[in-house]
Amino acid sequence: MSYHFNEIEAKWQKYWSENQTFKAKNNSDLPKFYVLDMFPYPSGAGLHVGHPLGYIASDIYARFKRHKGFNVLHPQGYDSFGLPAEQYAIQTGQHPALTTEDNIKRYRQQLDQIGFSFDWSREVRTSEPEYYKWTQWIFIQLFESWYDKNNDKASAISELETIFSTEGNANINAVCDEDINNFSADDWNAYSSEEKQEILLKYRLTYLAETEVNWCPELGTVLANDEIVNGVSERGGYAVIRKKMTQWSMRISAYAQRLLDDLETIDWPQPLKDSQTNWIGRSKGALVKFKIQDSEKNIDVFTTRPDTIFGVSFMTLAPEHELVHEITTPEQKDAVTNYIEKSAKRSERERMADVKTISGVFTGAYALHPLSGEEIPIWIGDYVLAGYGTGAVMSVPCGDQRDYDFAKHFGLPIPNIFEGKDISEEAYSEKEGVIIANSDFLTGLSYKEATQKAIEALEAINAGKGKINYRLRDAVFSRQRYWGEPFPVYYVNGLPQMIAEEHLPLKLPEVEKYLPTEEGEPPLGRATNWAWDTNKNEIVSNEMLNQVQHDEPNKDVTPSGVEGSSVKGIYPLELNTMPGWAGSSWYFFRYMDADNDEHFVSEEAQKYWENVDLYIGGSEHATGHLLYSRFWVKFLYDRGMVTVKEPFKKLINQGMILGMSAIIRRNSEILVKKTDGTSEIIKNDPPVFISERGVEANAEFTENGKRGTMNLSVSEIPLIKYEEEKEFELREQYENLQSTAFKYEWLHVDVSFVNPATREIDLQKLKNWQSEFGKAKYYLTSSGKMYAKNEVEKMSKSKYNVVNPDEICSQYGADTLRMYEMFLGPLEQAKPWNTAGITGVHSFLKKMWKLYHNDEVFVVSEEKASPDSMKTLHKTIKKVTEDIEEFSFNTSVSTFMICVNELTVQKCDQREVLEPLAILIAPYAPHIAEELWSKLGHDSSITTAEYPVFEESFLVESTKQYPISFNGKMRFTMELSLELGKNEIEKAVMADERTQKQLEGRTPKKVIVVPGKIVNIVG
RNA sequence: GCUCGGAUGGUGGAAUUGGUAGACACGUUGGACUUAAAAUCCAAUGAUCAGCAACGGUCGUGCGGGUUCAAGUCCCGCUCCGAGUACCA
Repeated sequence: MSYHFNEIEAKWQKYWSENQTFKAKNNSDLPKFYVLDMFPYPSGAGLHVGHPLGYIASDIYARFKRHKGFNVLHPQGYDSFGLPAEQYAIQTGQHPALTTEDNIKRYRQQLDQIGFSFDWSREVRTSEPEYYKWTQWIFIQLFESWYDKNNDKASAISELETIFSTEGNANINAVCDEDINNFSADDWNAYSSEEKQEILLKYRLTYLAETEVNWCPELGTVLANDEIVNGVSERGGYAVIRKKMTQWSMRISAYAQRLLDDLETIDWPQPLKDSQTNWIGRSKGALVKFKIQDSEKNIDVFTTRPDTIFGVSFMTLAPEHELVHEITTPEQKDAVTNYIEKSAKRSERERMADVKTISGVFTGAYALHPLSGEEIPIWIGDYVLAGYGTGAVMSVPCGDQRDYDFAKHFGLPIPNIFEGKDISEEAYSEKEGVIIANSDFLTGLSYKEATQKAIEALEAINAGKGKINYRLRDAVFSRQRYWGEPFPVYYVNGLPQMIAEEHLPLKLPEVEKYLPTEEGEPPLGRATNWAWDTNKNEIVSNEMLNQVQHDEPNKDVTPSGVEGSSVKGIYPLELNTMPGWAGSSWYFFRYMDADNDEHFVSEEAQKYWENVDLYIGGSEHATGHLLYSRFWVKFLYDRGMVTVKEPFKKLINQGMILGMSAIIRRNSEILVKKTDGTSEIIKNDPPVFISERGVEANAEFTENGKRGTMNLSVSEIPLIKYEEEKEFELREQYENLQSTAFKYEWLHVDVSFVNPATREIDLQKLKNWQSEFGKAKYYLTSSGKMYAKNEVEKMSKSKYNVVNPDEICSQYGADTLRMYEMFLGPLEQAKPWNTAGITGVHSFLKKMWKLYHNDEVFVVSEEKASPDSMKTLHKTIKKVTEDIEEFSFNTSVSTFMICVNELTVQKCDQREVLEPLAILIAPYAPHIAEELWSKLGHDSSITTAEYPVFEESFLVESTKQYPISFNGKMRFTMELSLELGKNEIEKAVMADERTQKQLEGRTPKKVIVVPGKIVNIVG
């Protein structure tokens, strides 16, 4: 009976599904274990071989834990809101929900065929109203909370109101907006309800605020940084300006320190912790207040070097700084306004890229040095970022290279305040080993002492204080998109009100197009039914908005607006939707209790499962999902909604599986410069494709394991040939042509057209493939061939390099795929996909199958196994168990191979060995293991079979092959009893004739004997 | 620039944490079976020198030093590659 993997795999997949083998119970006497994968975004391209890598690893672990007697929760779901479905909807008009549904079906089918042990009864989809109801609910909880710095936790906003009404805000120590004035209880009580709401909004953990965004007026939309090229929109080339827009934000900055501190409590890879640490970017320094001359106003700056305060020779503000207009003198007004306009036109990215150009302008105003009282000119410069610190710096040119460059450029003074340091060429920015000079009372002090003294001095005159600053900014939570969670928010007189919990979910409305409106509103602005009726508590038609008169609607609104709002009417709903990370920031709780429609997770279920014990996913989420999730969990913990402070106890990053893509060069534009100074762009239509070969004269390649070189003569360089011919042609056309410049671009083509060894393209297939390639002209090598460039990169539909697991499953089976993906190399490492070694893994499984069969018939003997076989088995148990616990799956696959090879040689057919072996391999190759298990006479699944226990006694050896080395070089081995002591070993070794031969009569200087390990003779 | 990670045969990768470098697999070569192919099995396979023979010699883990009886592994100084991040005051 040979190994019919297709039948076996289909049979057991059906069995698992029918028997709900992997359904987890929410109560059990067994200890719990929660294994989770980062849930996928169901893209149209389907699952490629890179996706399952992490899933296979976590599945092995989950199955291992079941054998070890744990109640395992191993769920899966879909992060189903997102941009690709929306883009597709814009192009085709198809509703994203339908596309998403189709994609999910395909994903599920692909996942099922790999044999994962997911508990599908707990599946979640972030785009389902039953799910996003709770995302909206959490949003409301954030809105209903503020951050109390005294207790260092989030608290209910109602508490804050109580405090305000009894003692004002004098004693409040909160993380909040900066522009809050002090008020007393009487003030508060006298405020109108609208004023109260405005104030409270500045304290809430999710709040509306003006945020600077990249706005494209022509397209009527906000653009992300990467959608802007050279200051214009990538699509259409329209101007992009930085603009302030009102957006929902999350006050994640309140949690900066806790997010940093608690990294120590979780078992995550160090690089990932490092990148979160850098992202949070804590820096210690001081806030210093500079008085503006002839003004009541101050400029606050943040500095990490208060010790250099006497080195300040000017100040620089970000162009967006709020005081700029106010302080600018009339003479400088034009220059300043000009500069601000110019810098507003530059995108943030452009500004960052262009670090070398120094620009700035003097405001005409002066500040007063808080300690010396000197006049300090105030400049603006775009090297100062509005978003970091206070958007203003005290410039110390001798100690900071940027300040130094700025000072040099504009001829500002560069006073030296460092003892014995040369600053004639560049700033001296080292902190250690400096002695401060020319600095009044700081002179002669070290960096450390001076820093402390300076802060004390500033605090004494109320001109500054020690401060810790974080790079982490509050997260913008609004997106001008359709396919996302609607905010449960309506507006009364411009102030946001929450829809009460019992009326959730607020379902996404239908729209006729998924584009922004002509007025520049987000797609939800197109919805005709998108107004909230507070009488009926339901969505009504927008038309109703105009029909209902609101008589002083703000008058009686309760501050929070959630419960008992007495203002009844029809109000507009929020038009933005939530970002992609909303739904993924809490989904791990939902799996614990996926069908609960009373709570986002029940208290019992959460207390039982706590949090995720093992989380596997890509490191690209280091500063996104993994940070936001931690933030939300901490918030939920503060408000008593969950009992854990962290979502994921242990995290493993699986490396990406890369694909080989083929790219070819084409020329579509030529810039023609003419002698009269004008120029013209010629469009090459159809474009011309130029073979890549010939750039290097000798190209190395590997073919069937053999290396070779390919020699190409210069005459074969098609690029030069093309340019020469084309230029000749153009000279005939243009009499006044001066020079030509060819613009090339690289295009991805289907990898299956390219011979991986020679990189030669099958030109006929290419031409038949897409109309563009059919119409194009080709410049081939002199041998008439077209070559592509190979590149190893991320698998993606647009690069035509996606390898689906489906073919592998049908050709070799899921068990082979699972083991092969593990065998490829260490889990964390990125590696290119290649199927070269897959036959090795497949024949291993066939070989293992044969161990249990004799001439096509299943045979196991009940006799006692040989000591050799028992030793092989127990060696394997030991190694595989250790490997799983260390997530070293590639080496455990090798161990299985060694084990089967040895047992085959031993002709082992005893149940005593073969039954435990089936359990050992079950996590890796569950289908074949189930089949063998049932043939071994078991009528239930192998899933919960007890994991074999390693027994040292089978491995005990009496002798060892000692390596005998001379001066550290191993010359031969000797079999010696392990019972021998040092001296006896030395005696035996010295007595051996081979030793004497090596020594050639010399007497060894020293003999090192490490019993059980090695003998080294030094001579 | 800064932070982190890496470099081992023709290839993917092992190496008990300082103790026989190259496990396991692919590929390649030779052989067996077969009319033939596929499949399967057996043997060889780091480079190099020598040779009738072998438990032969030399070199060998990116480069240069060092510590040690012993270094892929530890220390110092580089080179190259990859990832993240960046005018962060």
